[in-house]
Amino acid sequence: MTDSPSKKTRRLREPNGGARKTVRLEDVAVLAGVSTATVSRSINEPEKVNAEMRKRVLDAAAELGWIPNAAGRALASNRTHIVGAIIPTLDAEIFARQVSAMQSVFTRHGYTLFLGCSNYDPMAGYQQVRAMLTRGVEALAIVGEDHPAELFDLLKHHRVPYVVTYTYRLDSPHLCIGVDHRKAFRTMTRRLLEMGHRRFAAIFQPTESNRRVVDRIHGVADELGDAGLPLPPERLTIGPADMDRAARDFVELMAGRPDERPTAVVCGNDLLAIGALNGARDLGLVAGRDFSITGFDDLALASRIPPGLTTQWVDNYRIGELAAGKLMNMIGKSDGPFESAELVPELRLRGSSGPAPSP
Amino acid sequence: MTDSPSKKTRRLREPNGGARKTVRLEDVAVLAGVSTATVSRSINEPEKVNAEMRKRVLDAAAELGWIPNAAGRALASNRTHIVGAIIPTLDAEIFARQVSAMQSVFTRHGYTLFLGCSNYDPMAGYQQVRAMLTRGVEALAIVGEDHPAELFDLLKHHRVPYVVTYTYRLDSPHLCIGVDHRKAFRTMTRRLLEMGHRRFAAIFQPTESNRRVVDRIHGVADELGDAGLPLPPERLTIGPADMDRAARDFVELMAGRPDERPTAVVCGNDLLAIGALNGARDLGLVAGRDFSITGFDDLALASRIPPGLTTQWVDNYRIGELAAGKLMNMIGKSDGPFESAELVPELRLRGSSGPAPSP
DNA sequence: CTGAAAGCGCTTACAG
DNA sequence: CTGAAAGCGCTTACAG
Repeated sequence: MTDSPSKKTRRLREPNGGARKTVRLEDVAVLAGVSTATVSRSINEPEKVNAEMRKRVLDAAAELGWIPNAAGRALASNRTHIVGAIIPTLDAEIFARQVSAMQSVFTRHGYTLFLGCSNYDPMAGYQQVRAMLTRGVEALAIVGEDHPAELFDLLKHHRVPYVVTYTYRLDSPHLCIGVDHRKAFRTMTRRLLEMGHRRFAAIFQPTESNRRVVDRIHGVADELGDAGLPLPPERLTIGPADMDRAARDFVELMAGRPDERPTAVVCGNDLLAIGALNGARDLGLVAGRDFSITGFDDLALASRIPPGLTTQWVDNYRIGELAAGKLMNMIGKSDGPFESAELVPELRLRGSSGPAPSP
Repeated sequence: MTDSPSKKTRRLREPNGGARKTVRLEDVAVLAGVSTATVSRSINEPEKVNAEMRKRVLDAAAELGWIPNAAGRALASNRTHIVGAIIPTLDAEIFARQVSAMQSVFTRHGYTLFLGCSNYDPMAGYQQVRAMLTRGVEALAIVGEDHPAELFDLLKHHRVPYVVTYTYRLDSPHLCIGVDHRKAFRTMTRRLLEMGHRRFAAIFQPTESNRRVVDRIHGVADELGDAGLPLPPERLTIGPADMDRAARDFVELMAGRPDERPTAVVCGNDLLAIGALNGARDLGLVAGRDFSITGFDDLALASRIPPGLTTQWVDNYRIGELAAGKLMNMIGKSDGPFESAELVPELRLRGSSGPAPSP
């Protein structure tokens, strides 16, 4: 068995007790009595290596407790096996679920996830993308389209494949995996119209840097417009996505005479709807009887809060899986074609909505 | 201005239109007419470089759109500027908040976060740590102590500083930043005893690979024991952390005669308590009057659900900040001393708890 | 303050 | 199937 010492003598070989040095691939090669090329192949292309030799390598690696150095690998192979994801915030279970799903897909493929949060700040998102390019991400998932053009330019310039998640729009310039939010809110509004509602109000979260919210509002307005019912500005409140604020807005919206005030309140998400329900309780109004109210997301809570919140559920785990799967396919394949995928939310009718009260 | 071409001619310099190559530090050096060392210093140690020269470098970098390659940097400097965090799951807002906080601290220090989820599987956590060592994390935050000894051995062997978060125990072998869960549940139980409760029940989540839950249960049992009140096994239910299951368990626990059934129900967290409240509604029992119930976490919902849930709030954002700050201090400094930090949860008394019912 | 040059730990044509 | 050797893109003693 050849046991010629490696050419470069290193601190590793110091007499005894010298500062322990990191174990490198070369050390494994020496112990196994093979070349570094063979060690590398034993790990990355095992089928190309003689079985006995491979075993010797693996044993040596285990004995030395060798842990490969990803930076070395990345530099030599020009592959980092890193992919990035940028979400607005971790404090929303919808995005957390997408990330969970992506994690599990990426892990299965031997990829590691770099996570960035933009906190709904477009420039922060841009900085994150720069940082990720530095890290050499091979692909990127990013929530929504509300990002500076420079961000997408950067991605294209560096040939990093990416997908936009959560949002789906037919005329989007990006590969999208998500929901058509405008359509979703048209659907919900239509349902309420069919229940006989004619006086609508809406409680929404902030629209800045969040086209999804804009689309949702348009969905409501479009559907009402088609029915010849405008949504007057004073019946649409926009403010912090906060339960207490929603409760206050609800109380205010319901201030008028019973035969004039809204009978249907479309909320931008479940949190706002649940907040509004608290406001209703204070007024002594019963959801599903005195008025109807709807949300979006179907949080765990939505079905548990009496009388149950009518809302729409989006399979965000699936979005994450699809996005990650698509990215794995796109890496290395500049061809395509790769197609967007629309996920249709599931309408979940519960007690909070019902026929419009008589008059 | 010296403009000698770099020695290695590369595809970059191909006549025209050749496949565009990545811009490297060397390209910046050539354009700026300086050595690679100067480019490197202009970025990493700007104060050591003549201002005019630095400007030339920065301009050249901007003109070429150079994005540094982290793998090259890591390999040359033996510093990756990556730190890892391992949490059980992203689907819990407490961990998501810790991660958010760490992200922002790390970003501020020029570090990037690798996130791993163990899904409460100790071996998965171990694999994540191995992957992170491959990536060269310089430090690691990990939720809880419930991990295989090999995991911590690996960290020590590779001299990677780490902190355990969320949990704090005086006699823990690890640097901890978190809560003494046993003490927290003793406190809660004592409070209920002071309100006159004598018949207790408890609804908890699974204990496996989760010492925190074990500690919480012990906290209840210890405090009751000190008061001469055992917690009989049939009054302690353990099962999935699921609202419906908590509701069912609650109904079952309350099946006995009014003068025999529990008057105080301590739940392992808010989710279980809110589920149990749903069960109470079905039974026509009013929390705070007919019985008392408590949670843990103080989810956004806890204060909004009538009559308000008595619970304990933990500043998980602070835990993340402290953990990240500590890790930033530990990197490079093998000395110390570094101390654990205990965060005491804030007891939040709300309507769901009250004096024990008369008989 | 600046530069020439070695080297970080891997992978991968290339040759055998 | 295996090995010798060049090279990936940076940083950093070292010398001036």
